[in-house]
Amino acid sequence: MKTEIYLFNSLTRQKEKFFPVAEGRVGIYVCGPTVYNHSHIGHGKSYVSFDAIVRFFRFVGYKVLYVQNITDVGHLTDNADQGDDKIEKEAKRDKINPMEIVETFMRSYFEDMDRLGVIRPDISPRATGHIVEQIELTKKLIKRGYAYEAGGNVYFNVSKFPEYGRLSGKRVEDLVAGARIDVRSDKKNPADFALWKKAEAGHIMRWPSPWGDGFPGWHLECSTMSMKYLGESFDIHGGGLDNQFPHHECEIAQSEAATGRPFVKYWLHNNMVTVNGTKMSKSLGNFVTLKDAFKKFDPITVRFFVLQSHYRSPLDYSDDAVEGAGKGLDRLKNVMRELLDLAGDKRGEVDFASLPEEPINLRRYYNEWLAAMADDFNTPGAIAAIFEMLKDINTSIGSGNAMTSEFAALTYSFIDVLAGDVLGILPTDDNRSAGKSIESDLVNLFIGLRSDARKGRDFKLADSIRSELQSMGVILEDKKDGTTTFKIVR
RNA sequence: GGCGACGUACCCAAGUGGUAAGGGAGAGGUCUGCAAAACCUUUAUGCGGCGGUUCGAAUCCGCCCGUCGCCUCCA
Repeated sequence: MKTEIYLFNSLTRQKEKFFPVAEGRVGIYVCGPTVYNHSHIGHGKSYVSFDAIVRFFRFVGYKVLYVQNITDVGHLTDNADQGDDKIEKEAKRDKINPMEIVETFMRSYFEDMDRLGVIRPDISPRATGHIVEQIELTKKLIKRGYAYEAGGNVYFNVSKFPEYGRLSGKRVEDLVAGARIDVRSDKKNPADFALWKKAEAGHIMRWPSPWGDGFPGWHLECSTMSMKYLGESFDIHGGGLDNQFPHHECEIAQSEAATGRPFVKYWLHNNMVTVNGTKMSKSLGNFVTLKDAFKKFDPITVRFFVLQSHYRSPLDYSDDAVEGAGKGLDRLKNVMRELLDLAGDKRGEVDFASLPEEPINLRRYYNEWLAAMADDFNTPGAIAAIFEMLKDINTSIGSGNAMTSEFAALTYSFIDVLAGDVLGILPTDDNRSAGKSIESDLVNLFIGLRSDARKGRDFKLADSIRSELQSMGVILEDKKDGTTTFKIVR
């Protein structure tokens, strides 16, 4: 029997119990980036959030198929009808092929996500690789009477789809009333949106179609690719709140009009990132790329910072806030190192069905963690449960009646699953196996020299060794039993 | 103008009817040659303001103030 998961469905604006379309499986599609620039901290929040959600579904036993697109064509800088393709704009400026821009920033994106500990999606389909399918979907919509061609453009006729506006809570009348005057006259209704766009002379990224050379409209790729890999009706569609309208609204219209079936069961939207209280924008100069952030902070610290707030809450990025998160995370790492020392060579197998309650009540902390995660992926709550446990563990270790190596090993593995495997906030293998390297032998050599100096009460020399090591990023810690351990920071 | 969120201590942030999680920072203490780490104590009679419903509200309702987002490309 699986854990019951509740999630906030944007479509109904309330928390709902999760029932998969197919027993034991979860199909999830998340809107990916348009690769024309380096990813910023907002992408970080979005994809870290969904990464944690996917990891949690897998943890409770679902077989997850996670699809996230790469948009490598089609978005315009201005509005739906004017302006340049963002990718082409960059390409023209640098006088290179648009696909070079795409490759450069797609690699940059995956590199940043890897560093954030984001597990790669199972499928990362690209829009340009699915032009044929997009044309097919457009043809189908025309055939079914939901779309019309006008001068090489194809538009979706919003008036044919009464449900339009349900997701975003908008009404077509309001949209039309408040809309800017549409300069183009070939639309039947200003709210209609493009499925296929005619390529003007000089437009580089173009494909032949029944309506002449052109390129797909903005929303079409997500409908096409999500249904291709997940089926016409699937479980979860995620994305940033800023995409709720018009993007997701249009996806629903296109998809349901084409298939006559419900498109997505649960819509999940993550909230936005602000920097020092205001939205990121290039004009304000407060645009923080992930690569910028990683210069100041460990990527896992950035991840931890993101997960310390709820995915549906806005997140305000500031150096102070991330720094504070990093110090908190150090506590977790310290405890893990202590447990590893106590565990020695032993490794614990975690049986979540029968967790011990003594000397540390692992069962209780697990239940708290699980309840938080199952309640709309409340990662801050889950982290709080882990930190309560840390205090408990520290007290136990410090009390003298040290826990057995078996229990330390079990506890280590236990935290490794909750914080490491699911939340992804523990450093991965390389950092944790300090092991027997020439580096650690050398540090131990200095520890020995310092120990001799201390025995001779030459504290000046002892402190000098310690501070020299510290300046190299090696922190020494004298234990009660007279031994000295070290940790390497940064 | 329309739609929608949010406002919890010095900072970050959970909590959606039963009497304020967690992290950072600060203060005092234990331990230590000194540090570091850790632990203990402490820091919101109050959750933007004013009313209302209730035995009881941060949590529900109304009004006001403030911030943010969407309505146009955006995670």
